[in-house]
Amino acid sequence: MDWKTGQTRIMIDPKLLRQSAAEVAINLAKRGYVFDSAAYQALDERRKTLQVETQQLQSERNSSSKAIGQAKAKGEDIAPLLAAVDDLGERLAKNESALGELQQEIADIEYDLPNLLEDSVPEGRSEDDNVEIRKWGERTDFAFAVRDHIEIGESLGMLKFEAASKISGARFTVMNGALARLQRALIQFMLDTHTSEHGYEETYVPYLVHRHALVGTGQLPKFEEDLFKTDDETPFYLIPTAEVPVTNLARDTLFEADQLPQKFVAHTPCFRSEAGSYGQDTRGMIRQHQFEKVELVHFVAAGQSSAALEELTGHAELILQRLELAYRVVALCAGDVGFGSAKTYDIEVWLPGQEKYREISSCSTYNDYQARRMKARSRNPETGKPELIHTLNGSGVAAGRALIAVMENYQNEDGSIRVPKVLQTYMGGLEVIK
RNA sequence: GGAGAGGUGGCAGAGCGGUUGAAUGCACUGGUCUUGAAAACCAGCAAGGGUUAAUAGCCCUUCGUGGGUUCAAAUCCCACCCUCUCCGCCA
Repeated sequence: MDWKTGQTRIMIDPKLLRQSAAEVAINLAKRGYVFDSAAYQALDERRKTLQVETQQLQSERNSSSKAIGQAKAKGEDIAPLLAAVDDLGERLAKNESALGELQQEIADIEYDLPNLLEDSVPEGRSEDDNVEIRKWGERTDFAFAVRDHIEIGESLGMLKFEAASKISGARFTVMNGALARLQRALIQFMLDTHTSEHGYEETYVPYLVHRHALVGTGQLPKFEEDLFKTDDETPFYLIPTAEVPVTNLARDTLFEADQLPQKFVAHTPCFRSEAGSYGQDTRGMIRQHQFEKVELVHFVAAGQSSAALEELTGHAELILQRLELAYRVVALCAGDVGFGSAKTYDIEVWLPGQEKYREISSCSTYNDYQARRMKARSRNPETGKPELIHTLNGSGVAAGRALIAVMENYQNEDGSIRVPKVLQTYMGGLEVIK
């Protein structure tokens, strides 16, 4: 917290933290996060004392200065007044810097706090404890030996990992011809569906962002190692998801009540360093440094976010339904919910090549966590006072993984791929890729 | 890349060392007037923090961000970020 402005950059309501530190600790413990509420409160007590003292000195300085100004205006001798404030500045500076240090100490703790979980988040420590909410569609049944997307793509000559590694090393892909077009078709289909049927506004955003944008959405300061950045003096970061630029559209904004909700959809590439995921999904297109994604973002008034999360998740699901891909929706358990999220649904699509459901979308409500960091507010029509908005986002859906799902689920015995009905118009009427 | 101008309340826009947290206009809220509405007129109207039972008072902080000068900074100095104009280069 910045003591001068009182502005906090943490994600949990600072008042709640001070008044109900123990309750906060209980909530965070569900994630497996240990928050020493007693130590925090002790620090905060010291802060209060010091702050009152400092403000008292500031008040003295202000009234003295005012008196000097008035005396000067009347042409009186100000020398005795100046003498009276002689050491005030020094005492004040001392107090201010002590308070600043203490505030920094508190801020370091606050920065490290993940968001509060909603009550409906299931308990659990790892992804094994996630709870399946619903399933849709039949897993594809094959009368022949199933191939994974790598085999299918390489034998078609349209998916080239070696070519990519010559240029950029591991975790990149080169695609050609109908397969490259199929990914574009998926993206177009998703954008069209969300804009024309779900009321989203299509948005084009920068792929390079400044640091503060990432602090706003919560990737920073904690997850620096997951991101690519330039080595400029003021570096640009490559976006790990469109969530970052799109959500930051609400930064420093005070919405009028009738301007909400707002829904945006954007297609962007996403760049992730995938540090710490060595050995995971090293083959194929599942986990890349660069992938395409269509992202959905909602800005809603406080109190509307639970309904919005269900709505947003449904929008992502419809894409898979139209593509006739089997999937399931799981509620992430407390230990698996992301740092800034209050509640998350993952949508997992059936991949025959892996004989597994794999994540293709992650839909989260952040409640006021991101809004607090971004200073995104709306005017409460009843009180006339600004209050933090709620932000949500979800993939609708990840295009690279959707491409894998189509390749594997729509494969034929001869190695060709049928084009899903809803994509054929985007493929110039093509029905089979061979 | 070079040269200049600028960043002030929800918005527009004054102020350029001292009763300025900030003129004015728009928007918004309440009132007068009106059958109702509009117009006109009157009044109110920034945010965050501390203290507190309090959304009452009182106090602190905030004029892009961070430093500095000063008894005193929106106003002066430095750095950075951002915006605009012109020149160069370029898809």
